[in-house]
Amino acid sequence: MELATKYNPSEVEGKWYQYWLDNKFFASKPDGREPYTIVIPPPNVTGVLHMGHMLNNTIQDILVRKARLDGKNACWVPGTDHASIATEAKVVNRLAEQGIRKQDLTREEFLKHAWDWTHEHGGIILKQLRRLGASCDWDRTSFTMDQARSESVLRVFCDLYDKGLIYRGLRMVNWDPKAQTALSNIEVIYREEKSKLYHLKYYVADADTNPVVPTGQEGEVLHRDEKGYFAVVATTRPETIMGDTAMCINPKDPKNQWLKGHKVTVPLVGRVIPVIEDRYVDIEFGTGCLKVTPAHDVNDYNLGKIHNLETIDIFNPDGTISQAAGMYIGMDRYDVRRQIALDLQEAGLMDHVEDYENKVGYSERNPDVAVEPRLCMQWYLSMKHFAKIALPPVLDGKIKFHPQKYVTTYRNWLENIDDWCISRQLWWGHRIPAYYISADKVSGEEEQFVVAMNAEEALDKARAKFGNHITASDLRHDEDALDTWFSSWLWPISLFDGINNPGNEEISYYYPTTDLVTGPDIIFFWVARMIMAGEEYLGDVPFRNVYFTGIVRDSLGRKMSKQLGNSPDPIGLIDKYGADGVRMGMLLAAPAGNDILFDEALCEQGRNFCNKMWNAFRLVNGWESADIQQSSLNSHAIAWMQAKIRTDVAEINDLYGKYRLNEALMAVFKLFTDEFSGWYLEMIKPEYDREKNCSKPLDKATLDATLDIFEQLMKVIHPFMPFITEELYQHIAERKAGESIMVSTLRLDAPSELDAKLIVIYEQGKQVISGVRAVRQQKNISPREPLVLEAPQTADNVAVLLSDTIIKMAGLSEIRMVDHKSEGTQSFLVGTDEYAVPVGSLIDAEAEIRKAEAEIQRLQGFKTGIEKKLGNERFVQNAPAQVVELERKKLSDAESKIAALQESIKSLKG
RNA sequence: GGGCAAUUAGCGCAGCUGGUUCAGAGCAUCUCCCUUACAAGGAGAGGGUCGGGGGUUCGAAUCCCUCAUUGCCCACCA
Repeated sequence: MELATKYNPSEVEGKWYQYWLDNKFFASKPDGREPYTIVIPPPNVTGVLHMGHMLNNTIQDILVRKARLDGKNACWVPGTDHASIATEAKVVNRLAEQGIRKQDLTREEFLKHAWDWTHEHGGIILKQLRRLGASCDWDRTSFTMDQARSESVLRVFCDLYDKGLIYRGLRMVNWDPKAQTALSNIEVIYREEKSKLYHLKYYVADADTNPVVPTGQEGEVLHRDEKGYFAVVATTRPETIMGDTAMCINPKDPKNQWLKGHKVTVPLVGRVIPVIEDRYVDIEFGTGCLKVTPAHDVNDYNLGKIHNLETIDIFNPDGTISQAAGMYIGMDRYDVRRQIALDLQEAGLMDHVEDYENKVGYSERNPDVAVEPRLCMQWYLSMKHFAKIALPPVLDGKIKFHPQKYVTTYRNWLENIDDWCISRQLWWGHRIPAYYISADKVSGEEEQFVVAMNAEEALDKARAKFGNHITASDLRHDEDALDTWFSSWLWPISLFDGINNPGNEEISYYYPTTDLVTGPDIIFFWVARMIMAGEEYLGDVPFRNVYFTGIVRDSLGRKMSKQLGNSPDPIGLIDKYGADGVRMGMLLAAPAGNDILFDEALCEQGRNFCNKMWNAFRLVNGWESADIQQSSLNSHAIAWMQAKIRTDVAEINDLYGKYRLNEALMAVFKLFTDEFSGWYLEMIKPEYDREKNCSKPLDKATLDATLDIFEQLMKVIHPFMPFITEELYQHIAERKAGESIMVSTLRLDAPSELDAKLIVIYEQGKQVISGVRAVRQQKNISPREPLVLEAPQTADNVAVLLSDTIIKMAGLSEIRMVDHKSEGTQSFLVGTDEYAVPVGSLIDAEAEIRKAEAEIQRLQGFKTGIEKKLGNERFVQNAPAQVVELERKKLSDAESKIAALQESIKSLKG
């Protein structure tokens, strides 16, 4: 069959992917083999593929395919995440476009829209992954909100509540005013921001009953103007003054001693508030006076609790000013900040304003929305217990992090962990299985509730607890949903139904999973919590290894973003370079643990490599075989190539073990391009028959061995580049239906000592060949012009061992063994042997002499260095004998090289 | 403010517990070649006093200290 001169991925990829699907090669069922399991970090259900996914999933696919070739039962479970905040926001936006407001819908109506959206966009990303070649077991595709996963979440909630690990509490939470929900601490991202520090005047309010008396302490600072004495308070948030219920000074602050015991007036607001004292206040900051707004700042809240202050909540949930503020009601918090600054200025209550840089918290999912601290009732998961069980497996190395540096990060976080706020004021998600009982049916101040899997069970529990007078209509299901991560943390368990159906065959077989591939940005959100859940529910780790990928950046190191337009479309790249090319491009730029600087040129390199394989196959495929004697050149070349493969594959396997996949790929690439294509194929390549205008036939043994080697190489490359390797695998030999490289096996012996020797010999031979080629280059001699090579008369000379190979590869007419090289030669060294190529009149004696002299000079310097070393008694005494011996050899080698060079100079001078 | 990591060729990196894999490959650059698998190719070449400064050692890219720069993570200073 005639093959095109260029590899065309688009003709190949879809065909083989379908073939793999049709033959169920991705499917896994528990059996007697060793399992190899990966669960996908579930992408957002309505997301689209970006470069981060490409990298992440390429790596997973490489690992899975490698495991399959190693004969393991490989199972890669795909799925998607409901991503409550992000998805709900998208649905709300879409409804807004249609003029529908969320608050006008019932929960059921809204959820219907959300499901519609999910069905419409859901799974696009999984389809895209198929283009990449991802060998997931698609029959297992799951969704964090499907039946089994949802049930798992509720079960776990109930269980943890029963264990006393889940509680309800009134706390200061991070509030997202746009999504109108609470967030956990780690969902807040702090950004450095240029802002203003407003210095406001708080006049002393009780000067008539309690005169201001300077204490006369050193450093005391009193502010006074025509309206009286005042304190200056620095704040970045003047709009919160309506919530001020105290002013606080440090009792040790000399500047503010005079304020002790006084009351001050909140500017504009007119409320009189006490001056309290607390060591929390930093004397050095601003004027040392702090306004206390217990409802809107965590620290102030704590001060409020200690000093028993009133709490005035001046914000509505959407970030506008509430009735309680008494002014600016209904305005947005940012508008108020601008307005109140003007109003304060006008009223003469602004001392001054300065530029200031501070950190402002933003919602991770709504990056343009500043988080507002807000006091409200939320559900929490007590984390001390989980930190305790999740720490040991990582510290003891039962779970390995790659790179290891993240162990420290992990430990620091767990050792200082906060309780996890798990409730979200959202509808899209798992509804909290708590049921409140009508206040008129139970006694007591506190709101009473039960936690149960469903309403029916809730009623039973409620009756058992509060009496049979409770009816179904007395129960009110909690309106809130759970944090998305509260389902993700169960993923490695819930995918195998290990929560609902503990000890089932699947969970017993696949758990613990083998590798997790994810970004370090979710080490706390997801990785740590999966370890917690795993330890809690299965008493074992959820995975053995965590491979943290870097962030995909552009070639200039910038993060990829829509604004910069530097984020390539992954599918477009696949169309352009082929999936294999893109996979290689991604991986080449991805050293473990570093960010990857993506450059389209790397995909080009990947595509070029595909083409290389393709054409190498075309070459071999074009050879006719004949029943002729195999030359020793060929049989030796085969032995060498096999030795090389054994050796390199051992190294590649070692790199896999260290998750240094980019280096493994590089080794694979060099093995094929340089060793196989560049050297081996050229060695055995049959001569061209000019008369018949085609290659002369190759002996059958060599052709068979070459095809066999080719097949081995395809298997080595397959995990990285699945499509082209399958295509060529199918070309190499007639395959039975249902046969595939994917499910083949590659078993190689460990490299032997003999292999190592063979490789050394061929390395020397290559150097001799390169030496001759360099002479041609320098002298501008055509590769077709036959040359003579003079080799030194030494016993184990490589020119003897590999004479026919060298003659062929270097285009020689003969190799002459000589005692002394003849005149008019250009020479080069391989090791300590000097080879010479007679170039007749082309020799430039002067240039040769200059070159030789320069080399002698270099060697002299090298020699002196070694002599000095060997002359140093302490070196000879302390250094290991081996090292000393080596230095001696280096010295003698240098000496003989110098001697050889001097001789050539002599002969050149004639 | 605390912690972690990095700094080696133009670029992105490798160099494991100090001594022949010690200064390395890849890409890029330069020169020559459309040779009969592949110009998406081949052959050859140039390029780094291993961030600065100290120290330990017979010997340091490698170990220690220090400074500098960069990146990341954590932290309630208005």
